[in-house]
Amino acid sequence: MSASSGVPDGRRPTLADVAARAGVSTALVSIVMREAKGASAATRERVLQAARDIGYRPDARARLLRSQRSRLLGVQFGLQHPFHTDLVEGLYAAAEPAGYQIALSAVAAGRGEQRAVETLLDDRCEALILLGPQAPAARLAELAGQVPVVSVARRLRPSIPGLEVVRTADDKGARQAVDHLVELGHRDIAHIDGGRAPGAADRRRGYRTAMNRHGLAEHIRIVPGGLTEEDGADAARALSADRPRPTAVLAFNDRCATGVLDVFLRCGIAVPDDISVVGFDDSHLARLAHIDLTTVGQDIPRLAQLAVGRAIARLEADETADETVAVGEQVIAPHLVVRSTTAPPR
Amino acid sequence: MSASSGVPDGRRPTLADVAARAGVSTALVSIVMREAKGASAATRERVLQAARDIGYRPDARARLLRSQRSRLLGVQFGLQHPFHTDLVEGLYAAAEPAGYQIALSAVAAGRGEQRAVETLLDDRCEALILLGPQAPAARLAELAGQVPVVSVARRLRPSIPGLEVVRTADDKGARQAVDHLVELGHRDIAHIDGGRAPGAADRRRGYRTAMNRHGLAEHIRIVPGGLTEEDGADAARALSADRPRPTAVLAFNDRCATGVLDVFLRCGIAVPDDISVVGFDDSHLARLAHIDLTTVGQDIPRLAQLAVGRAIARLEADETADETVAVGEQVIAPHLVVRSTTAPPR
DNA sequence: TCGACTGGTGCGCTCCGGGGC
DNA sequence: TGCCCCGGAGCGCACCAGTCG
Repeated sequence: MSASSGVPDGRRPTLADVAARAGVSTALVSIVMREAKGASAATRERVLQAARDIGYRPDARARLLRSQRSRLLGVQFGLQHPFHTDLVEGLYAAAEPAGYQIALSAVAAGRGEQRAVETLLDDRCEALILLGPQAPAARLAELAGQVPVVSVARRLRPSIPGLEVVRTADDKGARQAVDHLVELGHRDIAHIDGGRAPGAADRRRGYRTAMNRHGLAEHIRIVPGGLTEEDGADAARALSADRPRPTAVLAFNDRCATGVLDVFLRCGIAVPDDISVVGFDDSHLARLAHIDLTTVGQDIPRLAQLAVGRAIARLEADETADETVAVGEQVIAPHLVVRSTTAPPR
Repeated sequence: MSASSGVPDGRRPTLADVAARAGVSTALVSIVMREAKGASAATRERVLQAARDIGYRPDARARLLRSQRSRLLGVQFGLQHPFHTDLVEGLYAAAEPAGYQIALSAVAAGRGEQRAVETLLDDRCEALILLGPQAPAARLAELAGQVPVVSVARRLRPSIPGLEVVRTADDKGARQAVDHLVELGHRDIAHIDGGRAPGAADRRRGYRTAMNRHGLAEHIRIVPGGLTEEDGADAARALSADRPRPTAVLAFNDRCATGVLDVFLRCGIAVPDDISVVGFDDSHLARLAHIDLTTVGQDIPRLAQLAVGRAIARLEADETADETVAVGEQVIAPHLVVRSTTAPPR
């Protein structure tokens, strides 16, 4: 058998095993393991040594079961979204120093948001951080009734109790993109939108507003898209057949923009000479030098930091029965990152 | 407060709450919730209704604490590795139908493998599935002494007890790549290696063997690389200054190859006209039409399926004290995927 | 009085032994 | 003899109320 250490049978060592070996009570071992006060330095060392000897590890589940707080933040994210994995990295960085743990639950092919959230809840996460959730607002409101929920990168009515929103000013981002393109001399600027994806409505609106403001109302052209490369590719195929063809395209996000680049490349439409392309997110993807996408950057570390901060604030507020911390919504400014997929029209 | 349902105070409903409401014992509710036999259809419905009424959800942690089995598979993966996220998708698909849960733990900036594994162990995972682990073999052996460990995509001595290996025949993959390039007419083929990364040694060896077999021993050129885009970029910069410049490059993996493509692009070295590039993995990245990388494909669904299968086999074997299931190593054949980054030299 | 330590209880659940029709 | 159902013990731990110098 693969029992390596300490306890006779294959069992995993427990507090009691350590206690027996150190010749103290389980309560004392608990004190030592939690680094609580109430043990002398000498005993502390003796207990620690005994724990090391038999390879003891506290059982996180039992620990959480007993202590009312779990200090666990459940995170739902899209496995294949570079923007999400970038965010997750930031969430870890923000949560662990604050003494909170992150429980990940991925949304992937064959594993929807419903299932992702359920496993998080079953694991007794104290709060949920949802990255770009697509569930109906009603469902999120229902969730928020059970546990504090932070929605990242999706706008929602801030009035929903228990629900915090951390997001980028998507409309402003779209406006920045349009401004940049207009400044380069473009007038015929199309937008490939994200449909019902989080942020899509605001980006669409920002695009419209900016176009109007530049007196380009008659050039407004919104092509149905989505958040994957495939969606971008479909839209690009439609666009490339259009006459007149736009001289610039603002895609819903970086993945979508990548799909657009692909199709143009294959059609012999040069970027940025024949057409300029702008993405959204500034995820790892956009930074790949081979793609080198001009894009609207979201401040990912900041979003992550705020998301964790809001979740924790919520929890500590619940603890003190103090509801005044309700902020509801944090909106972060985006910033345009100019790379090589935009240029003046010719 | 945000208590939405059922139980008076903010508490999360428990078995006892459901039992009280349905007028039965907690034991019976447990039976119903587990879908075990021992309850009449009528009571079952009544209990279920009560559970729905108060919004009851079983506490996974308490459940696992009590039942000796946790049916939890801990997965360590690299957040930013497309190959890993692809694998994770496959792991979910393989585990859930088999009645096992997946607990994810990411390796990211500021969060090393050690930490990733520790949280998995603390959560009482029954087995560990490590994607491309970089830890020393001794450390993995130690881990395998505590719990069944499956190493995916990293070769290890199969004789380590408790350790299963599921991997691609990396040497064969490298050979396929070289064969392809030679067939196209290349002779001066360089290899950007992965250093100490999982699989790197085998790919390097496969490359060497293939070159020798084709009588190209004097053209063997191994450039230090790594598994990120940055590593690839560094190597490409070195290569592009070399005289004579190779006419083809086999990169350690897709990410590395992407970095190579970037640098060549910026240097005005045309791919595949001036130089051919081959990646490894066939992750999402390689399939992006804009990258459209010729690459050595790993059979990701198969690897995932096998990893889960081996872990489970291990567990069920431990259960019956039957050690004959020890297989140790499963090696899967790779297959070349030809896309647009390879062509005859000119 | 205070620091060092312990016994006992219960977190939410599973499961065994047993009882009633 | 079934099938339904219940009481109660205990998983590994945290934490309270104590006891002892």
